[in-house]
Amino acid sequence: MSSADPPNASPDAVKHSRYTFRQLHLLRQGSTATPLRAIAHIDLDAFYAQCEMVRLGTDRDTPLAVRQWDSLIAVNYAARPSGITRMVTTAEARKLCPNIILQHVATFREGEGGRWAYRDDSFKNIRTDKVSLDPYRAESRKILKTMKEELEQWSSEAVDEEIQSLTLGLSACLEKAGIDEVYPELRQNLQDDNRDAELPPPPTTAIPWDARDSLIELDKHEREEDDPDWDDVVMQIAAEIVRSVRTAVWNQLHYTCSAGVARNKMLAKLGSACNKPNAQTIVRNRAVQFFLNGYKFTQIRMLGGKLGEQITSDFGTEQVIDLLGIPYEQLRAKLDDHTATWLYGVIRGEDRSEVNPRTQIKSMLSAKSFRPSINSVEQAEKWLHIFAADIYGRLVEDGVLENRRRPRVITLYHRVAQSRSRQIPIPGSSKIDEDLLFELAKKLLGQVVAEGQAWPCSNLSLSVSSFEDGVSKNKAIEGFLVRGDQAKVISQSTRIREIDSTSKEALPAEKKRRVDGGGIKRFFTHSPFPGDSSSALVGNESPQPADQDLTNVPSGDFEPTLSQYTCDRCSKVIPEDGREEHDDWHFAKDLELQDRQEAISIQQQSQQQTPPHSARGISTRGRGGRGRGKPERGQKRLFFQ
DNA sequence: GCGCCAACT
DNA sequence: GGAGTTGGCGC
Repeated sequence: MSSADPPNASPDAVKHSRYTFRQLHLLRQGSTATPLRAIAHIDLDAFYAQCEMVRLGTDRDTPLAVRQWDSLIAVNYAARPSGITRMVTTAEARKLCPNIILQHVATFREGEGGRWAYRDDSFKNIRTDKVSLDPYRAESRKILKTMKEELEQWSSEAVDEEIQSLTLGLSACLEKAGIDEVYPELRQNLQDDNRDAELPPPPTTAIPWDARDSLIELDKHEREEDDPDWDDVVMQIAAEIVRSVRTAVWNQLHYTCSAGVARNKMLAKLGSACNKPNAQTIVRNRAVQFFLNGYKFTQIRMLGGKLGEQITSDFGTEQVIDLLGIPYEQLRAKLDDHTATWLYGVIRGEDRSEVNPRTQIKSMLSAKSFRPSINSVEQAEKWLHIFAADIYGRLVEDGVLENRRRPRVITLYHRVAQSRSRQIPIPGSSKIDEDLLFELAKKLLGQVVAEGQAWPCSNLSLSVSSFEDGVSKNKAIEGFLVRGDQAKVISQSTRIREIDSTSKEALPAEKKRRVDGGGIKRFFTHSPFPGDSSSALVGNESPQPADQDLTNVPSGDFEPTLSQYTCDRCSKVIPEDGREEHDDWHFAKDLELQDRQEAISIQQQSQQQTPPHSARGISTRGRGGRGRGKPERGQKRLFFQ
């Protein structure tokens, strides 16, 4: 908490914010360019270790590490004071901490198909077992779901996510979370000529930071006593949202995580690592340079590898602060233009990279390294069976059975001296199953062997990639086409994702708000402003006219309730109050697919006489459409209940 | 299409 | 540091 009582509240009433209406407007649009943007990076603490703690029901202060053969791949925070790190062997770990739990990862075993299991003897079976990370993927999905649900309490915007570390795009979310409801002075309708006017100062002289947040100290020439500006307000709201997400993950699933909140991804990421475990760190804009000065630039994203090494040798330092003294021209003398420009900005806290709004996996790989190497096709094919089973299982989770998604390419990697890879298309007409994957892998192996020098092989892996979306049932397209007017508009747009988010604008305003008594509201007494949130700050520069029309998508009979339902199209469990937007998502997807299928069928008809939907699509073959938690991969059910 | 790099546990 | 994954970029 900064000191509460400001010297003189406001003798100087003409003071302005450093920010303009335009910049606030950019925030609303999710622009990466506005200094009012806030990004959070949420990172699970020693994730694999926590998964095992939850699964085994051990408590916070029982030392535990996750073992893979004779090494450790994750060490929980209770074990770290003993000096245990990931670089320690299991024997050393036991010596350092006799009571540590060393839990081996789950494995697949030769001859047991695609079923992984936790086994007491897996560490002795490096020759026949293959590591499975499925349990962690499953936990990861649960956590992501919890985070999303919590964020939906704050906003109707889509959540952007990564897998184990989660970057949340909060800019639009923040705005929706109430900034222009709590601060009506920002709701002024603007003409073109005053978008560059300064904002009024925020109606406060101290930000109500949560005492549990770690605030990075301000830059040298900044003072805590100075009045805050809108960027500080935005950060505080972001911090509050992040805290609620972290709390939800803890309450519902018992995972702790750490978070960084800052104006961009790079700073948020660095911030999230500052106070681990289980804490959040705020890097205010006025604290950025002080924050970065203490770092080696090799800790900044993209500089951890060869590029960082090269820069270190070019300039004889690893310190950000030393690099700050080097003029741009000298950076450019050693680095290519793009890199020099990026580096110059990044050490000054500038990073405009976007949060990628993506959740779907792009490839799946199953791999094994051999020590000792293997020397025959027979040996290799045993592993191909395991790889095929592993990948197939994951494809099922991803919705191949329901034709939700399917990969188009399969690749075999093979290493003797150097690594090589061979890939072939997965025939679009075929049903993907374990056998097909195995047969394709075998064919690829055949190619590799035919080229010679295939043995001794030290590494083999199989992956599928180039996923495409499919449909599960037919009903949707016609059903949704009743909304014919919108259909015309949408089908002309090529960017489905924009449709996805803008269509949500039509949701009722009540849903977007959650201003509880304790948070922002306690400080500012203006009452919320229900209703037309869409008109407030939207200027004249809307870039996608087609999208604007989508705000007319009818919102139908929206019923606020806390219950959930299972989408009959994709089997996802959706909170009831997210039904509308979920349906809209399918609607947009269907149109996209329809367009594509039309294109394909036209193409096909002109080439040969193949009926458009003959081969694949639409079938719900298999276990009567039960999407998840199928008994044959049922071990999952036993753990993590 | 393939190789390479970076990141993470 | 090794093993197992994922994603992105460049040619």
